[in-house]
Amino acid sequence: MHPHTSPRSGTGAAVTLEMVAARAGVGRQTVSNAINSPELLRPQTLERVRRAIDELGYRPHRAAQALKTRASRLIGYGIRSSSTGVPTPVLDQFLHSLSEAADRAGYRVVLFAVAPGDDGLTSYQQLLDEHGADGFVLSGTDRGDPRQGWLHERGVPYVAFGRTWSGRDVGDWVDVDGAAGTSAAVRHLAGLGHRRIGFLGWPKGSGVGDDRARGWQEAMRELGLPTRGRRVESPDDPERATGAAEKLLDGGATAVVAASDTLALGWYQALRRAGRTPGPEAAVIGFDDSPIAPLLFPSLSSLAQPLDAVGRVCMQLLLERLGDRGRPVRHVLLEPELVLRESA
Amino acid sequence: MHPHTSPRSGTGAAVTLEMVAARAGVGRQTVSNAINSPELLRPQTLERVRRAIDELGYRPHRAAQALKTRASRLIGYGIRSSSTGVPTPVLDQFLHSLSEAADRAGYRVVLFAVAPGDDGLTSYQQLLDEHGADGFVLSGTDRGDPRQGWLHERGVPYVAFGRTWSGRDVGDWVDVDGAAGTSAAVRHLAGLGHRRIGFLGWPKGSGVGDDRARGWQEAMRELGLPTRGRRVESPDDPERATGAAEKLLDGGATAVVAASDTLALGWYQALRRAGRTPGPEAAVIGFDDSPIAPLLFPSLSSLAQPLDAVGRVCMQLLLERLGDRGRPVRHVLLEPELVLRESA
DNA sequence: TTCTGTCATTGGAGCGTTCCAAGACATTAA
DNA sequence: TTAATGTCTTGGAACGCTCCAATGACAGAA
Repeated sequence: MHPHTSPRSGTGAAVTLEMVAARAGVGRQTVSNAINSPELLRPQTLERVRRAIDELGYRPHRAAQALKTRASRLIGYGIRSSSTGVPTPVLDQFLHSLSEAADRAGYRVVLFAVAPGDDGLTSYQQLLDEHGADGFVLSGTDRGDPRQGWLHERGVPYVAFGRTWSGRDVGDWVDVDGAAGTSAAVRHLAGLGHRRIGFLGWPKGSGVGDDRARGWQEAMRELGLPTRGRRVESPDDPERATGAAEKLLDGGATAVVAASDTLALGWYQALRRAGRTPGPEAAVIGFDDSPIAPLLFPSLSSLAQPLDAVGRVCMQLLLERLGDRGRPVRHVLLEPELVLRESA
Repeated sequence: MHPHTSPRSGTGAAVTLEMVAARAGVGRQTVSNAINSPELLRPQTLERVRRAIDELGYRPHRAAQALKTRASRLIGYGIRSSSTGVPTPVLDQFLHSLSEAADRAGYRVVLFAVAPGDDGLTSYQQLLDEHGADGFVLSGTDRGDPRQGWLHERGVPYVAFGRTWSGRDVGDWVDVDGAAGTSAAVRHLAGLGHRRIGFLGWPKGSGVGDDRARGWQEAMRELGLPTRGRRVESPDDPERATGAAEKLLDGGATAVVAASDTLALGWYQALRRAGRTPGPEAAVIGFDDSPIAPLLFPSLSSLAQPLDAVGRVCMQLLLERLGDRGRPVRHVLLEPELVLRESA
């Protein structure tokens, strides 16, 4: 920007508003305005102040801003204790786009460990009391998750990645349209000529799983294909999924849509035991496009969650809510993308 | 704690030191001391103040503390832009234990997006200028990574997950002892009776890869086993790894240690083409214990990085350094754990 | 020339905390 | 009784910022 001058040449010497003001020959407040309300300054003054800011490499002290404005410009994201269950493998990319979107708006994501006790609400309480976050992003929301209700009652801005499957639907959320994904998978398989398309799903009762099953069901119905006996269930474990997949195979299914890549592996194994291999004659489409999908032989077609977009939209909704707490609740459903590989 | 009284009964009414002081009938500073230097108070006063704190549910305002003490109690963790390569799949668990350890010490992890340009150093500069972090945790440090040197020059506390493979070794780091892992794998395979144990590695030149190769080499030598012609290379891609694995197979190898689970997949596929399957006659041990390992048929034995411990130790070293910037540099090597499954 | 209104700029005050130097009080020595 | 000593407690000041009300400059109208 200023090739002739090196901003922040010194070590970590703290530059303050006052120093910039002195350099530019203006008052303290004028510098503040140059940053926050530039339209208040005369163009000539603005230019002078901006140059001083650049030359000194000034950046507002976040704690001072936070203290005065009563806003930390920090977004809390609680990660559950590792002891309780497996960590979500998707977290990674989601966190990434989340914090990228936050950065663009001058916010940042702050992580905090959620204590297992008390449903972890005390961790949220604590961050709130400390004024350590202006809002929250939730993920992994289950049925009966108390967090939404709790935050809503207190008027705390938040956005959830994942629908509120249980009763009251308060608050903003962003989710992936699982039904749309499995529908698209069915249509793709039907387009390849398949008619006996099975569904390999999780046991009924989970919001996400039932949603994915519904998409298969609806698409089958629309295409006039029978669904009876074509839907089997298994926990998310390749061994047990193999048994379920064998039932589909015995029933004559030539293609399968699975609720997860792990379940899709059951189809792989069931075929292998029968001396066959996934492909045009025995297609399968998984869900989540996990890292294993491209590594399998043959590689697995799968429905990829648009995690980049989810993170971006989550942050967008949250920032909107921070700007206007009274605005109506918004829900956003994003479509997963069918990533085609050898298995279908 | 206080079953008879409900802390924070009200909504988000901000409780300050002054309010606690009034309630306890003491001066403002006394409450501050009760929290930061309890030994200064008379036990009786301390008790009274503590009760008031509990009753009001008081927590210090972090921004105010930060402003006064010139310490944000925030640890920066930069995530690289997604555009550059795949996100590291291990990040997840690492971040988890990192922020858990931070929480225990009253710190928190703040994420920031690292802009691709300028090697991302401007992102670190910015956070520093804003006083938005007291120190940093780095990961994914490559050869020639400028961050360590840059932070060191400025006297900024940091800890790297990953050795500084290149020249000057300034600053603390924690790493996983890849050589120890592959050595253990070799010894395990030798214990099973294998003599012709190959190594399926990455092309030479990467610090991590060469380290893992070295462990194999050394263990083979110690056991008096020949290594000539038993080491092949491939990029981290299952297709190409298959070709490399076939060379090992042609050379008569009965077991393989792979530098990654992805490479181990090459062995799976090479065997499959030969009508065989991994197991006692054709063992393989991967590295990283990625999510695919337990899902494969047969399941893959692998060396698991102790990411929980890595995160914990990283934070510990960083906190020590924050407490005493002059203390000598520390390096910690943690051993990976051999997770045995069907493939070995 | 004086007045009025508009616009650009300014210093005081305060956000909630901790540092510091000093105050209150009790205890013991002179 | 007074002074000296020590322990415990306290209010003023400051961290760096933004809000607010007020100031000064300056044009046009009276």
